[in-house]
Amino acid sequence: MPKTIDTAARREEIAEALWAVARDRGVSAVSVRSVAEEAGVAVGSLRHVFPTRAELIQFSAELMTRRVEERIKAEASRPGDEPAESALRVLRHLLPLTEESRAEMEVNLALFAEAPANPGIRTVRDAAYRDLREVCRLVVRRVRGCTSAAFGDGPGEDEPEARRLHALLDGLALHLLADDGERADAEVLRVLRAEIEALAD
Amino acid sequence: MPKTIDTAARREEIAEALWAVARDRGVSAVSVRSVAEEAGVAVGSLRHVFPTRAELIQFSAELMTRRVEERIKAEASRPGDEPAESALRVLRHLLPLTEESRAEMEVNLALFAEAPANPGIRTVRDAAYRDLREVCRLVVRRVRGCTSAAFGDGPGEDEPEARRLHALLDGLALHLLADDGERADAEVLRVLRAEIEALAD
DNA sequence: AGTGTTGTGACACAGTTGTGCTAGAAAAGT
DNA sequence: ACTTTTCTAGCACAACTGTGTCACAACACT
Repeated sequence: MPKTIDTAARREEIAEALWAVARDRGVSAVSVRSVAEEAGVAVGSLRHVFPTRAELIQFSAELMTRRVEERIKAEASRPGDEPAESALRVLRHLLPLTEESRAEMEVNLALFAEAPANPGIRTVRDAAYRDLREVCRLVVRRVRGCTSAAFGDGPGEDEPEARRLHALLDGLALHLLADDGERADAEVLRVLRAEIEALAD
Repeated sequence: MPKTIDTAARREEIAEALWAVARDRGVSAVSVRSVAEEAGVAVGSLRHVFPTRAELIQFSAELMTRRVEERIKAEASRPGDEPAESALRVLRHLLPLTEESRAEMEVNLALFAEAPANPGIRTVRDAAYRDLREVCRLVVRRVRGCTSAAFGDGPGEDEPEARRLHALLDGLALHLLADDGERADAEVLRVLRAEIEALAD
């Protein structure tokens, strides 16, 4: 048997190269060639792992949401101190507050925007949407003391609050992209903190 | 003097063609040629009015925000009945609830996402951001009874509430793009109504 | 009717795009 | 050492991109 590379790892490297291209030169600059160059591989090698452009794009989008999800899950499963504080710590990870997560968010938005035209992206987006809503549900229940329906993951009676938190979160994230600077960061965090405190009644 | 066409009108027609292309085939399908064909004019004619692609894109973005702004202004200047009801009526116009405004929002988002790479779009986006924030400020003051600082348009003490309303609004709009259907529409409106009522204390 | 400006449409050109194809390099098995 | 399969790297092609150029049609004026 011949030489074998770690296909999964290679795919992730290339996906990260795609993010870099999208971040630095805009989504419209994402092409098989530009991504391959950024990743430091030949186009042929890239196409060995992603036979077609659509697969490349879709995988990159999937990986992005998966990374965010892992980050959230890791933070959420930490030993819970005060619920409100813990909630804020979790939700912070969904805001573009660092240079890295800012770039991430920009790519995320760009892919999101491309969804109407790309069915593959669309399913990724929809899954991410549902997952984030679920995170919001959990946070809402946790903050509200909430022994209610302890593990019914379905859309319980906290649904309006979850929807609201979800929307607020995405809205704040969006605004941090347009309105950068430390002042905006601080104000956004204040709004988020207030929302969580209001949730606890 | 030779034949003269209504340049302004022609530009708007072409911009609308751009929206249609972006909506139906995605932003990546927007090219001088595709837009010209959609508008039913020759590339040369298009380029007579938009010498370069960048100008075409930028104008289309500007026109979009201008249209929304006009719609809002028209609604806001209607004789004010109950403040809360009036506020809801105004803010509805910022949500993609109709097929038309949904397409509008999709294009808006796509252009928004392209901003990091395109300085021209960026200034349009920033202006739209500021304007919408101002609308939110006015709504907040109006709903809160609010004789306070009657015409200070600066960021008064209601700033956190305005920022929050603004974020919530954009978040809800974003979600309506991913989560269509009448149920989502109704729930989003409920969340918005609740926010306005909470604002009035 | 003539004239000069404005709008139109076509062509060309250099660059980029995605993808098909193929020849060779690399390495794990015998 | 040989074979076999994976991987790499490049070429080629047709389609598309933005833009420069230019001849011509259309029309408002004198």
